[in-house]
Amino acid sequence: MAKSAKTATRNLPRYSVPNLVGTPPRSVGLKTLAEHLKLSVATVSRVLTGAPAAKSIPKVTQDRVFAAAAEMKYRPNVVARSLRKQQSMTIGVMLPEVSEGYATLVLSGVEERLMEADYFYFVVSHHHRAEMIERCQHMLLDRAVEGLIAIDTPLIHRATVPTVTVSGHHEPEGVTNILLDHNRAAALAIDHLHRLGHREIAFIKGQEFSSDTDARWEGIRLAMSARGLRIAPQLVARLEGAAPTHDPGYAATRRLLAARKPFTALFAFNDVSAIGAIRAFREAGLHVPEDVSVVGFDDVHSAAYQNPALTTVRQPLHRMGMLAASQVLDQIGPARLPAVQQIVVSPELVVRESTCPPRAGYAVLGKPSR
Amino acid sequence: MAKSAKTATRNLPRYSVPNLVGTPPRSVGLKTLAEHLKLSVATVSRVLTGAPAAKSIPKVTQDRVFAAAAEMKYRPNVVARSLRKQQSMTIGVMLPEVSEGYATLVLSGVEERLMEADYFYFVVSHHHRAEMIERCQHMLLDRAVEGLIAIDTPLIHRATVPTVTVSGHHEPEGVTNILLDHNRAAALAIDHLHRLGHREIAFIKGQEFSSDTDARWEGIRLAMSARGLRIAPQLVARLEGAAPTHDPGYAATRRLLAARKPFTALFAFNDVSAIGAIRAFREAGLHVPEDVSVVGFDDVHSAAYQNPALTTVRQPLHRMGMLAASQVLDQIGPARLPAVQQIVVSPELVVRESTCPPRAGYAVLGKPSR
DNA sequence: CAGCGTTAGGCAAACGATTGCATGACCCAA
DNA sequence: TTGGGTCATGCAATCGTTTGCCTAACGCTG
Repeated sequence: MAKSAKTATRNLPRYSVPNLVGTPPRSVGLKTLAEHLKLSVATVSRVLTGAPAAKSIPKVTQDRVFAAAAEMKYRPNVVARSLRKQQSMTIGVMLPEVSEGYATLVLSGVEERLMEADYFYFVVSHHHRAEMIERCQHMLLDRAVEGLIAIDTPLIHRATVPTVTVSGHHEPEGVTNILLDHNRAAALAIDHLHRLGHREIAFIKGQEFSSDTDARWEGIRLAMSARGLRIAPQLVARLEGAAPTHDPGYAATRRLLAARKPFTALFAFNDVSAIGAIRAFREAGLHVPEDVSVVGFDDVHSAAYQNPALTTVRQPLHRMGMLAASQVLDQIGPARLPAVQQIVVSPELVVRESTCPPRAGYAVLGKPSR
Repeated sequence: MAKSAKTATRNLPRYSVPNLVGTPPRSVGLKTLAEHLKLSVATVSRVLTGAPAAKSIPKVTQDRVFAAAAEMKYRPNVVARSLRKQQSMTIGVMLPEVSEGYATLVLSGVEERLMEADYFYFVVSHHHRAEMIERCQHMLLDRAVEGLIAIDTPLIHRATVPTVTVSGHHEPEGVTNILLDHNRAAALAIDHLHRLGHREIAFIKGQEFSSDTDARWEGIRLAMSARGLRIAPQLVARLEGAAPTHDPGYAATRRLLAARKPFTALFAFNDVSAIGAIRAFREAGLHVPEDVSVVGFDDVHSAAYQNPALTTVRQPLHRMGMLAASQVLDQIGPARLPAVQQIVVSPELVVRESTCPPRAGYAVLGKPSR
């Protein structure tokens, strides 16, 4: 009893004042600094920020100012500065959720680039709920972000600040969209399977809310018909549910198997669902790639470490993040570059162990290929 | 000339320019609203914020104010508010890097909890560089964050705001530390292997910069000796390099194999390295779990979807993130609860497919077990 | 009717910076 | 001597809120 009470007091951070928990010590401001230097705050500010008017201030004075600032550990109050200059040095990032995989990889690119520019960012996740997207956008604007990056997030309204989307489709005009060349991506995958000899190919389509779904599907249709291949309706399953885990891919694959239409290869919507698919195949007693080949999408870190290592279409996610950040920065920077409409990046096929030629005369479910 | 000079001096954002991308329209402030209502800004502010002084303002007036605010789409300027109230409604999160896995899962918990409280957060990653940690801490404090959450980040100095660490060790006093019961975690894993019949167990230790490394190792030593098992120095490898990928685990395992000291099970530092290890085993022609059992740590989403599915010690990362956020919020909230020293959460063993009894008389490398 | 408590709301000072416009001193040319 | 130009610096407004203190009117009590 006494002990616990003691522990509690002991845990208080102890500033010199009795009960100051969490109260930051009054830090020196421009005012204090100016008084100490016997100069006006204006002058001090100009020197410290290197304002143009500082040119007329003699070097000796400048040095005094810098020295004092360093000595007194002056740190500018960014909130006050933001208010006055009307710029927050902050941008907002919207994404479906903070989780392993896609959005996170893009985010790491965004962060890298922003940090170089001394910009910070807020992250909000909307879990694919449309009304949340609206709300998030508002909240970020309320927070005075200077720009917005929306990752896999369908925007409805154009914001009042420069906005760039990563993998957005049908975006309001004026927003820059960074996207993958989905036609080429599909062509790479289909071509690979086709060359290996696959003809009956199954597909896992993305969730309807995912911005990439339609473009990718279109790419697949093009690629298939260009090679004279037909897409059998029974061989396409759609990811259901918003969970950012492997479950939807697993479930979709089970549906595919239940349809009992033979196929020798599967092209999944992303690596995460491909991994779910592989598990579903294993449980059905099928071997990847001997019985069925699997191609993923994205090339997340763990793809190379799957068993079998995943053949996949790599999306340069980190770079897309950097590009997105660069774009907003360019648009809000002093140059105020106008928004470009879109930036298309190229996919790359990474062949690993989950694909191989189909067994002669054999297709999934043990039925002879037609 | 004169004209351009003039334009330059008033380097105002130019609203009338044709291409309007990103120029925020002058939004209505308290001032405008007050004029429109023929009231003072003070009154309007009090009504809108529900300040105590608003009690003496008659309902009719209040309704008028609310109506006008809604109609004119008034949105308070949070920067100004922050400046005045000296609180930013923002907390700072420090982590090694934004990547798949550990930190991200914790982050998702943090975000969930913060969002409920209308707090936003800044994320900075320091890539394990000590001087970056210092710098990040400073930058966040400069940004007026009200609290700090440090994930797997060794803090050197105590900040002036409430701070909580997730998996921190030897933290400066006054910071709340949220950590796993590593002794129990190790006991769970070792006990599992021991019961299966394993005696020669190899280990992958964490990188030296990882806060969990020491505590976990201590737990392992305890658990091993409690069961009368010896840790052979040749059977412990350390993760090298900061890369948040599977490579270090892969490399460590190869070193283990190169040491040619037989073992029948491996306890890896985390799931990511366990996955790397499994790949190394496969390349060496060994099967998991028949030839060698593997236990991971963390239970990241993909653990259940590995092939074989990973037996692992689950760390409630999401919950730890929520706890961390709750703690800071409690400490900066109106109640100003004092910091508790630490919160210990419990691990859980998840048995899947990567472990099984050792083959009789057989250990890795084909040498007979001693 | 003096005095006081309540009600309804306004004034103006913060918060901590940035910046347009003065100002006063100095120098130099006309 | 006057006028104009550069130098070195200061004054004070501004960014959009919040909030301590003030006032003026009203109603009530003794």
